[in-house]
Amino acid sequence: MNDNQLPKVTKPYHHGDLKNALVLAGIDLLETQGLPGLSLRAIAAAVGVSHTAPKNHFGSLRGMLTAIGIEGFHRHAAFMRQGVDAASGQKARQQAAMEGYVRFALTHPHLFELMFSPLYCDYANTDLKQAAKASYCVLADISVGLDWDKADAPDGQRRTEMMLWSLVHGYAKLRLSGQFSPSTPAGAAFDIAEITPDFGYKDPQ
Amino acid sequence: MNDNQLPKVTKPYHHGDLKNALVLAGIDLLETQGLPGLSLRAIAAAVGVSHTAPKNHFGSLRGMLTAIGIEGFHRHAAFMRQGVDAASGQKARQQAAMEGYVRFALTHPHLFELMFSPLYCDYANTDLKQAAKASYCVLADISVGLDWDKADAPDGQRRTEMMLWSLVHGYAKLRLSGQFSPSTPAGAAFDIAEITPDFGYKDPQ
DNA sequence: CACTGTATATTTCCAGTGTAAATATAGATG
DNA sequence: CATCTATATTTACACTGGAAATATACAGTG
Repeated sequence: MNDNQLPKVTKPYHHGDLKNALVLAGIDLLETQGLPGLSLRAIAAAVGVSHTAPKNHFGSLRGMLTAIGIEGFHRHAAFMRQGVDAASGQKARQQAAMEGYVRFALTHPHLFELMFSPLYCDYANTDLKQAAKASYCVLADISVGLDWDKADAPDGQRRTEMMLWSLVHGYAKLRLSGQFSPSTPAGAAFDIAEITPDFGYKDPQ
Repeated sequence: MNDNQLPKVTKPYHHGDLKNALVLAGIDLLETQGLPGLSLRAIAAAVGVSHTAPKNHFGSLRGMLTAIGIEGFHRHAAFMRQGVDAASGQKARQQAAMEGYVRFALTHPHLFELMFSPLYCDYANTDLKQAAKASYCVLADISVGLDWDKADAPDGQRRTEMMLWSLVHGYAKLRLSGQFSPSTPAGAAFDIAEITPDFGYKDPQ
């Protein structure tokens, strides 16, 4: 988006790095036009190549969208991680992760929708699975030591992670689909913390 | 799907009740073919009318899908309500509602996906809002009296409802998008109760 | 019954989509 | 240089949702 303008240092292939350019253009289109405006032809046109060029790199529309979803997960994880790293203390880190999760969703609604829709993304894709797991791991990390009634089960740690993920994901999705609007003043800023139980920690730090 | 075969008692209009027939055919197609196979032309063909017939009743594809979503919410609410009515005691009723929510989603994944996707359903539609609210009310009902640390806030009741809804909805969505598969043995039956905190009740019954 | 109005449904056409197959291009390799 | 191969284009096709004009048949009125 910023280099290979005038210098034209190297142009290894016909375009250079079409694969990345297509993904970036796709995300750009997604953020501006929304999902309905995201077509292979529109993405190709934005980069300035023929409408069948994406197929060489992604195989199909689904492959292209999956690649966009992967990039989305990378950004999602990075965004959360950034907030977590800036916080100190278990409680603050937990809150930062959860708030980051929701804030990313609300800031990039279309990308978030694409990332979590099996209709667009191919969850059998290895890279996507790995990228999604990286996002999950941020939540998993901050859930270590969280204390509640199900934490002592044999699979307590997994339950804790799934509980937090479900809570935060459901909240984000329901807000995005406008389901909370009627019961909320009017698109008012409502924080995930306001509906998160105040869990204790087994080993307070 | 079952009557007006031989008797042909009355045929008030050209078709009789095309609007309902289209919705039912749409749901049928949705369950069998999934969302990608759900086109206006396919629905119309299933009923045996021209491909522009749906437009007279729903205006557009979005209108048609919204109507399907409304029917979905009706069934969703009825399914949950059925489980709640069969249970006795606050705890059992809570569990029945939440389990019903998830079970409906897992049993009708495509319909559930459509119901909660702003891409397909028009959430400005009055009937849809009302139908969605009916589903929400089932959760709201069973959340009355639930005791936790945020229940004493001025908007405690609303927080409780949103918390439960987020938890159950997120769990359903994440399961549907296959996100839990890697951390779960293998599509194993995992119950929402296993990640639901054991809340108390203010006024145990 | 005949006449008219109106809701319902069809026909025809169009711009747009994803995809497949054949072809062209240009860097890499010998 | 010649050849190979990854990259990109051209062309064609089946399919989609939607617009507009037309046909159909019921409802209401004389």
